[in-house]
Amino acid sequence: MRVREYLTEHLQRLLKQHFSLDIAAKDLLINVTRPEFAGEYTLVVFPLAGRLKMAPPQAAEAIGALAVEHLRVREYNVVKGFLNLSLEPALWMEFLDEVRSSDQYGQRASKDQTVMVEFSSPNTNKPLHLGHIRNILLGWSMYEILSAAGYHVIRTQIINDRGIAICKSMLAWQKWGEGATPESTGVKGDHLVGEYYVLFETQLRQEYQTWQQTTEALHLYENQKGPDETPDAFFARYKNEYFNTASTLGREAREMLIRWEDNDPDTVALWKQMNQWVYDGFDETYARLGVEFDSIYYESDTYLLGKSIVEQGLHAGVFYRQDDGSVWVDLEDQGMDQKILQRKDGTSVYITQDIGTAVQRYEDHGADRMIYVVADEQNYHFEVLFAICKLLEQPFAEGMHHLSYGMVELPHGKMKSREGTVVDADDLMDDVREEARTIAMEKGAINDLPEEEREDIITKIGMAALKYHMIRVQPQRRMVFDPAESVDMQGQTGPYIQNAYVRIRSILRRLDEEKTVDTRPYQPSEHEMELLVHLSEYPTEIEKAADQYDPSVIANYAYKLAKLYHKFYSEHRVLSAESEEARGFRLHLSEGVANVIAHSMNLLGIQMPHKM
RNA sequence: GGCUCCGUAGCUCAGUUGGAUAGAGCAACUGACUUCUAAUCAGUAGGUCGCAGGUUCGAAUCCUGCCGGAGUCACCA
Repeated sequence: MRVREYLTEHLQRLLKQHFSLDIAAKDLLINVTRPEFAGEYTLVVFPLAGRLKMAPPQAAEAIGALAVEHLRVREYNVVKGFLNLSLEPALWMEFLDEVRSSDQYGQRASKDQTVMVEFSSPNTNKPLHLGHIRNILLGWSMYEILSAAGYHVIRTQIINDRGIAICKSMLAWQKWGEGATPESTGVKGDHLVGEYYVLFETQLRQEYQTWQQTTEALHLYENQKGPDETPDAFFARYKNEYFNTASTLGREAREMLIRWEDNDPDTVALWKQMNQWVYDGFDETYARLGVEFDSIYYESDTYLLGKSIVEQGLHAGVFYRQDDGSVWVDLEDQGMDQKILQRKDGTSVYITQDIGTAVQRYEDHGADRMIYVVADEQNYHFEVLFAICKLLEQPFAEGMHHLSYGMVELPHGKMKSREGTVVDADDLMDDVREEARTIAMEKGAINDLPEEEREDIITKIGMAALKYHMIRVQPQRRMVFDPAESVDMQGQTGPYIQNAYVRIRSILRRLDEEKTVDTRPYQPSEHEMELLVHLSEYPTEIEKAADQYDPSVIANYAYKLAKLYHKFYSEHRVLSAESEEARGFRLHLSEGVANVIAHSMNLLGIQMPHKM
C-alpha cells in the first residue's frame, strides 16, 4: 500500500470521470498536510481551478465531496484553494501492517537498467583523506539509493596509479628508505608510501631553497621577474618550472617515469611493490568505511586507450590535426574551448584516457548510465568529456552524469598534501571512535556488555556521527571541517537517529511474547498520525534522492523520522498504553519506524546498534 | 573577463518542477529522568531569505541586473 500513489491514481481517475480532465500524475500537486490543519494529504487545487472553470474554493469543495463519496477518504476540509483529505483509518492500518512486517519497505521494483557509479578514485602516492571520505560516502550512498530505486548498480573506480606523483614516492623510498616495508616498520602501507611522498616534497623544497641562493637563480630572477615582484613571490611562481628544469630531484623523478614507461624491470617491480602496499592500506580503510567495489580500472591499463578513439574522431571529422601533429577538438560553438586530445608525440592526455575508459566500461558492462563522483573543481572537464562523447555519438553519451560535490576545506583553507595539512581518513575515524567511546562511557548504558560487543557499538556510533555529518549537506555545497571540534553526537546527528532505533529495540526486548498484540481499529493522535504519514513518504523520498543524485535527501528524511519518533516517545507510553488498541498500534508503529530508520540509514552506509 | 556553483537566525544547514504563518540543530537561557534508554523532550530568544527591479491569485523558489565567496578557463591528473 503506497498511500501517496493510491491518492494520485484515484484523484486522477476522479478528475477524468467527473470533469473530463486529463492531468498527468506529476502535475497533480499533493503535499503532506501541514500539522496545523486537519487531514493527512493536501491537494493544491489552484492549478486545477482554471481548467475546471471554478473558483479555487468551489473546485476544492467539489473534488472533496467526490473523494469522500468514491475514494477511501473519511473527510475533507477546504482552506482557500487547498483541499485537505483525511484517509480512512483502515487504509492506514493496511499501510502500517505492511511497513512493520517488512524490512524492505521502500525498495522499488526493478527498472531493468544498469548504472555505473565511479567513486573514490584515489592516487596511489598517498593515503585517503577527508576529501576522499566525502567522495566515498557520496558514491556509496548513491549506489545504495539507486539500488533501492530499482536500478542494477555497478560500483567502480579508476585508480591513478601512474605518473610523476608515484615516481616521487618511489624515488624518495629508493634514496632514503633503506629498505623499509610496512612489515619492518609497522606502518600501514598507504601511510608508508605517503611518508615518502611528503619526504620527497620536503627534500625538494630544501633543494629549491639552496638553489635560490645561486647566481644562476639570481640571474633568472633579475631577468624574468615581473614589475615590483619580490624574490619570494617570483620563486613561489617559478616552482613548477624549477622542478622541470634545474632541479636534480625533478630530473631523477622524470627519468624514473621514463624508465617506467619503457617497462624497465626494476622500476616496474618497485612500482608494483609500492602500489601493493598502498592497495593493502586502502582495503583496510575501505573495510572500515564499509565499502567495496565490483570492478576496478587502473590508469596504467587505460592510459593508452584513447588512441583508437582519436583515430575514429579524426575519420569522422569531429577532431582535427594541427601542423605539429597534435590532435584537437573544437567545442567553441558549444560555449567551450578548443581542447587537446593527443600530444604531438602521440601520447594521450587525461581527457583522452577518460574517453577510453568510458568506452571500455561500456563494452564491459553495457551500463545505461554512468555517474562520476568527482569534486567540483573538475566541472569543466566533465562538461568537455560529455560533449566529446556526444560528438563521437557514443551510445552511452546521453547517460553520463557528473555528481559534482564541493571540496572539504579546513578552517585555514584547502588541504594540501605536499604541506602535510591533510586530515587523514584513518586518523579521523580513530578520533570519532574515541569521542564516541568517551561519551558512551559517561552514559554507562553499554558498560556491562562483553568487550567485543561494546567495541562494535562504539564503532557504529562513531562512524554514524562521521558519515551523517558528511552526507547531510547537499553535495554541491562546499563544507568546512574543523578537526579541532569533534564531530557532534547530539542534535541532528547520526547517533540521534540511532538513539531512536535503540529506544524501539529496548521496547521490543521488553515485549512479553505471551501477550497478544491487539490489532483492533485505533484512532491515532495527531502526533501518531504525523509519524505515520512521514513513514508513508519514504518511497517518494528514495525516488527523489535517486532522481536528484542527492543522498542528503535521505539524511534529512531519516532525521525527521527520528525526531518525530522521539517526540512520540516522550508523549506516549507504548507497553503500558492506556488501551490495548493503543498498545497494539504503537507497537506496530514503532516496528515500522525501526524498519525504515534502519533501511534509510543503511542507504547512507550507517549501521544501527541495538543498544547505546 | 567568460562559464559553473554557493549566499536563508551568531554558527552549521533544511525548505526551490512557484503554494498556507520560512523550519531544524549547535551555541545562550528555563524546565522535565522512582515511569518502555535524558545521545531525549518541552519552552524562551534569535530572520529586510545577499541587494534592486520584474513576472502573478501567490516568490526564499522563476526572469533581469548588481554585490560578495568558491572553482575553472594546463600538451597536470
